[in-house]
Amino acid sequence: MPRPSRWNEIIEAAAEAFRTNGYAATSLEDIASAVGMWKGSLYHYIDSKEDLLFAVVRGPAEEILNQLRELSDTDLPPTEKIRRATRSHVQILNSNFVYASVYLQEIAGRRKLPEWTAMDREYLNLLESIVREGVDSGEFSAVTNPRVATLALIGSLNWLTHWYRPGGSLHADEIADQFCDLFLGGLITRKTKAPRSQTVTPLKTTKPRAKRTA
Amino acid sequence: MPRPSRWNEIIEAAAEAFRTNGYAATSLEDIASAVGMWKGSLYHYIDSKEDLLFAVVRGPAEEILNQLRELSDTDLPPTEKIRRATRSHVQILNSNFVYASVYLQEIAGRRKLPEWTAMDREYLNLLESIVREGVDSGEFSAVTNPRVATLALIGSLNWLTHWYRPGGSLHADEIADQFCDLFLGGLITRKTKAPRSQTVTPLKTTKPRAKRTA
DNA sequence: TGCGAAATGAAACGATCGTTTGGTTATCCT
DNA sequence: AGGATAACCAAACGATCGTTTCATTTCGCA
Repeated sequence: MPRPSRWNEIIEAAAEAFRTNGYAATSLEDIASAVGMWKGSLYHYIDSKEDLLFAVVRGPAEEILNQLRELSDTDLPPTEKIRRATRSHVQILNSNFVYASVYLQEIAGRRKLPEWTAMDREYLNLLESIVREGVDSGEFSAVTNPRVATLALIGSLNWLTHWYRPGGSLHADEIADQFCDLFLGGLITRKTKAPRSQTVTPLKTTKPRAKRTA
Repeated sequence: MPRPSRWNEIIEAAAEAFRTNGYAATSLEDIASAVGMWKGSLYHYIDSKEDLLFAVVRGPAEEILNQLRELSDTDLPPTEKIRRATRSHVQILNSNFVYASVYLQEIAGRRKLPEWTAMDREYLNLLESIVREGVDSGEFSAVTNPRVATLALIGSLNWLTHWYRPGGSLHADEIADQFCDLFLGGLITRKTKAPRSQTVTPLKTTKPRAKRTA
């Protein structure tokens, strides 16, 4: 029976523990016992506890940013860009749920390491640029500050880690579309319909996890 | 010179430390040295470290819920209820910024203590009821799942702790109105205007902090 | 003024944590 | 087969943490 790479087991155990108890409240013994080894043996794979945190978090953080970069390079109409960016964000949150939750709880906000804040800022700026495109083309209303609108959307998306669970009754794509309908069309009833998206041509699909050889 | 209550100093120092470093990563010595005393002396005011966390967090948590309870009892139109609830949420986040940030980072999500989850659920349900009122009256479109729309709004509001800072260039009320315009009217340009709010008759105003006598 | 309680100082304790060390077993390659 | 290296065991260390204990100072008030 070919056992999967031990490194993946360690990262998954670390991610699960970090998400439920938080990084600081998780001991290396928690992680070690979850994978069935002594805490000292973890140091055959890592140099410090923080290595585990960064390894957990790096994959989805880079993936979500890269997908938005690719999308920004297209010349789809802003409405469609917003819809695809939202779908991409939700899908990565869905398929990397534990890892992404750890990122949002432990990296975004607290630790001010320049590497991560630069990624956060670039993501925000790319999304805001899409909103600005829509305002400039007249497609979006100009009453709302583009940066505030962007931060509102990001907040809604990232708050998913507080209530969404993969495999629940609501599919990831449904939630993404609901968010889009809300942000694009608003709550209030209108006669002129907000354009709903048709069949989706996915930009790319990427796969769960990272690698490592000690 | 009449020194303010020592208990307030302790809570404020604890809140500031919890917010920047997180609860688990904050030591009692951090807090003690911030107020100029020995960590053991803190136990004249508390029974355990967790007491500090709950004391920091209880005030705004109860206040934000109570304000939404009062608002729900009125019979304002749903649009105006949403606007006032949003303003109230942002204002409490603004005037109790550090305390509320600690709540969102340390209580909501992690700790599953029934007391707090009950408050979270009630807040969510009250806000969702307002959205449902709007859908039932035809004021709001029925295309968006009310619960999803409510969670989207709450997510935008609570994400404020990640980027808003009291005293910054954007006033709290401006942000609240921007959020409302966005959630009610949507991004997409429309001919029929979303109703903007007039002068506000405040429901109540409450004051910063709690008390305690050891 | 003096007394009792509140407030703080100062030190210590036991537990736990991240990390190190040195040895033992398993696995892979030629 | 055998040697190198990866993988893991087992124990220990030093630091730090939350908490306790007891002594000392400060303060309100009769």
